[in-house]
Amino acid sequence: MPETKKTRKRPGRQPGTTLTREAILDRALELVERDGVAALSMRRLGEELGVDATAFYRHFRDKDALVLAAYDRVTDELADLVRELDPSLPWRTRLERLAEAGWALSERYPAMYSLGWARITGGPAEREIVEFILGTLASTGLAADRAVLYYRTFADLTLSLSGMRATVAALDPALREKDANAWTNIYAALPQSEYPAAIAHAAELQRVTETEIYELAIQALLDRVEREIG
Amino acid sequence: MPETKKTRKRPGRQPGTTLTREAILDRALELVERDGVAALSMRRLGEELGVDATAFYRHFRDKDALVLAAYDRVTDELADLVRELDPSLPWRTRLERLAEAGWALSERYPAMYSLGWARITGGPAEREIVEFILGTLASTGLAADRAVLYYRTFADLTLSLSGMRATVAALDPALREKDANAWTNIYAALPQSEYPAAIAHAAELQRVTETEIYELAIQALLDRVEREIG
DNA sequence: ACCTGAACACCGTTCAAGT
DNA sequence: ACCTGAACACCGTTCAAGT
Repeated sequence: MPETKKTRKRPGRQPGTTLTREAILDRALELVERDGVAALSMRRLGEELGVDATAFYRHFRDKDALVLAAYDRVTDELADLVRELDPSLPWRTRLERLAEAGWALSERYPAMYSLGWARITGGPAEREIVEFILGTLASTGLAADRAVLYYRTFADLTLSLSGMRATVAALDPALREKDANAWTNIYAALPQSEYPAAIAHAAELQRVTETEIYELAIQALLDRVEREIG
Repeated sequence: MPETKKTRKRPGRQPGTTLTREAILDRALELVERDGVAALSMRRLGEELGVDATAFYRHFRDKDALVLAAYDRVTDELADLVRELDPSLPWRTRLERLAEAGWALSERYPAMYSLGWARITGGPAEREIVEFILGTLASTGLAADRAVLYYRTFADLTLSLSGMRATVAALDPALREKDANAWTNIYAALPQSEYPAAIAHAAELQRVTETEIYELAIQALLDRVEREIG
């Protein structure tokens, strides 16, 4: 029986496909911000780059390593700011600028930020930012234990508040709406007698912005540092 | 041809399986804290309760609704504390107690907390806590817009810092180790000339605890409220 | 050295079929 | 009214087979 010439399986490397780490990370970042966290799958990323989903395992140990590397790329932008900051600025101004830039970053890359903010990449960008904050606080004359405590509090505060914002922003549209409605429904259907404070402040509650909250928290912390320096 | 009596498919409700909302949530909470966030799948939960994975769709719209309901159950414990708090305590003490209890909750249910902290459930427990914080701040004589701003900042701060801790605690053991090693490697392999501040504070950095950080952030905010009250 | 594609062990969810 | 089980459209990851 003559072998009918069916289209044979031909696994193997195709010509013209040269994957680089940089190209993968660029596309991953673009994909996740465009189509959301759930869209960042190996198969979708493979379609995007014209390769099989399993090709990435030659460049990253697993998906987590890929995501962390992409997040580190985002953090690079913060490290750039740190490098360019005028060293003659007062310590408080320097930290305020950093906090502001971190917030802006979480607004520019909500999806990626929501995936990485609670993780430690150990990358060079991260190290530079640690050195900057610690160096700035130490320059005020703060004792080592206090400088370290304020550094960690500043870092955790900025990361977690930006992270919260990014996480909410990166939620599936359907879930975001669900949560938004929950707020509206709370203040619409509240029994007056049981929730007097919530009712009395309903109008003001609608006006508060996330940015105000972030700034207040940072200022409260920096005030405390300033008072301790004396 | 006589039909051989093979074991026939017999879909349908089995006797003795009566699923309740409460039983589902109890088991979901137990499962997720015991085996981790990744273990909370409809199929695993089905095995746990001796029912098919699809049975839950008669009780919850989708998995997100199930998770949110389980998270609301955790929040109930905070509402209990709020209800039992002595109303004659100073406003600052009341808020400190709440902050402390929220932190403890994120330690007791890290997995569930990590799934819910950034979400708004709109449940009764949540409403009670909102009313408590807002009422406490308003009782200090703060203007409505300031009371609301401080309420939101207090809520976001406690939620996001506890959420960060819970998220890290609920990370896959393999990832947690990876991140922990990242820290160690940073301070072990740092070139002395480029990272003087990090090197100088390496010993102190190992000593800071998450709880200290949380308390400092809360105190900084409450100090600011106190100064504004005058 | 690097990529393919089948395969494995999973997911959430829908829906007709049962009791 | 409520549950089952097949089915669908997905996942991350491994590994032998290709170039």
